[in-house]
Amino acid sequence: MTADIKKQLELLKRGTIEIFNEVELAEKLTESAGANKPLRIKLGLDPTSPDIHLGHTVVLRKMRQFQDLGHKAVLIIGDYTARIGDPTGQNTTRPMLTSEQIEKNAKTYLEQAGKILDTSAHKLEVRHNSEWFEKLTLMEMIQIAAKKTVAQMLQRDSFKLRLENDIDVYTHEFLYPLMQGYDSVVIKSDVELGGTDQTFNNLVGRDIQRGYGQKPQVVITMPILVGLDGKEKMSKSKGNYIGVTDQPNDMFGKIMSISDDMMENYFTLLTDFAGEKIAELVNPNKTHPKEAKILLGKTIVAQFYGDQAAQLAAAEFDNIFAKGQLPDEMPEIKLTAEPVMASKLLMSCGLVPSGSEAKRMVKQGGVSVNGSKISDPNEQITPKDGMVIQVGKRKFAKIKIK
RNA sequence: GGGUCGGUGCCCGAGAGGCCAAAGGGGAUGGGCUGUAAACCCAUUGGCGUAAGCCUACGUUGGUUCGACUCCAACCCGGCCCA
Repeated sequence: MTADIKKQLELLKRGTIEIFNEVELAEKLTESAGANKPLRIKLGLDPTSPDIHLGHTVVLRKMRQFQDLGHKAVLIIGDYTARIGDPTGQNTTRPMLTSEQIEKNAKTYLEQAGKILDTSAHKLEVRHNSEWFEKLTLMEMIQIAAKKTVAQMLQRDSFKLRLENDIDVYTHEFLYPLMQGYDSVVIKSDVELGGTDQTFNNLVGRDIQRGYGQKPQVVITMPILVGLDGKEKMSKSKGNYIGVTDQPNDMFGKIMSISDDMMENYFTLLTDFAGEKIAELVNPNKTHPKEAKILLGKTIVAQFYGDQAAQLAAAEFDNIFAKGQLPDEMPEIKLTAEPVMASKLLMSCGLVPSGSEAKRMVKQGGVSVNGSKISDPNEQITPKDGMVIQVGKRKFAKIKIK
């Protein structure tokens, strides 16, 4: 192995959980370099939700590294699979999507993924799996299914656990891994990326590829990013996520709210800092945790909005939360100068969802008007131009008389 | 198909005719402490109403009752056991 390949390998290993397997990856890299032929790096996207968050970017960033090393990203939009429903069978609320919705989601998804990936034509290929699955015959599907045994399928934890706990496993669920594996065959993937939750599916791809006489893909799994709550994986439905379209101030604020012990994880998975540097940053004896977190926030915001926006977001944060000042911008609410009850006022400003909630907030001392707390929800307030209403620490509204 | 158990607020879960907007926990939110970190402490956690109070809610639809989350019937959905 040449020194260059060694270096590449080291970079690519960073932040991964497992590589199946490293020797094959080194071979593929060497071959690719020798033949001057880019590797095809596969990533399957689930177009059931239009927004992507930092959790998705962990894998996308790994993909970007491959691109930067000259390889080709092949994104597969699972439009066919998405139409069937939820593969885990656990999420019963997930609605079946129409092809229009899927297409719309896929489009937004790609736009957002473009913030991480290199989208130039020779570095990125986007495919929809309906392209081949719509034409697939039952006989062909059976042949695919014949590549794996039931016992092999049952190795998958989520199947095994559900069987043990008498939770339904539907027959069609066996088809998903097979179909994903067939995707790899069609696009001739060299490497497939995915979260650890996809390990099984992606490994099935290796077997299916072998069954079709292809050299099996290398499977690289990335950690699942923990959400803001520090417990569960980052996901939209849990509300513990940072969206890539979140505004700089929000994004920064959310990062500041993560707990200290999550910083190392976020630094490793979401930034390019070297390992030693990160070790220094997360060591409270060397760096004040708050300073480290500010750096983390700035770095991440800068990835999406540039350095200047990141600086501004950090400054704004400092103003509001450290110095207790007002934000530069807040929603402006047009009202007439008629006196209204405080609870009604909060409603009109959109600061609370209901009158009862407004009363609660006032009683709990969470509401201030022009900086001074109010204590009576029934107090009459006459709106004035420029009057600032604050609820809790982060909800503001400014009144404009019409 | 038969038997059996169950479906309660954001989630889990207690309640078994009035004292139930429904214990307890989790989560969330507000306040305190801080670095909008964690931990911790206090409080709040259906809607409307200044208030007294009213309305809506315990799978669905009907019924019994002065009164039903609690009893009855049918139906829908789920678990388990048997076939």
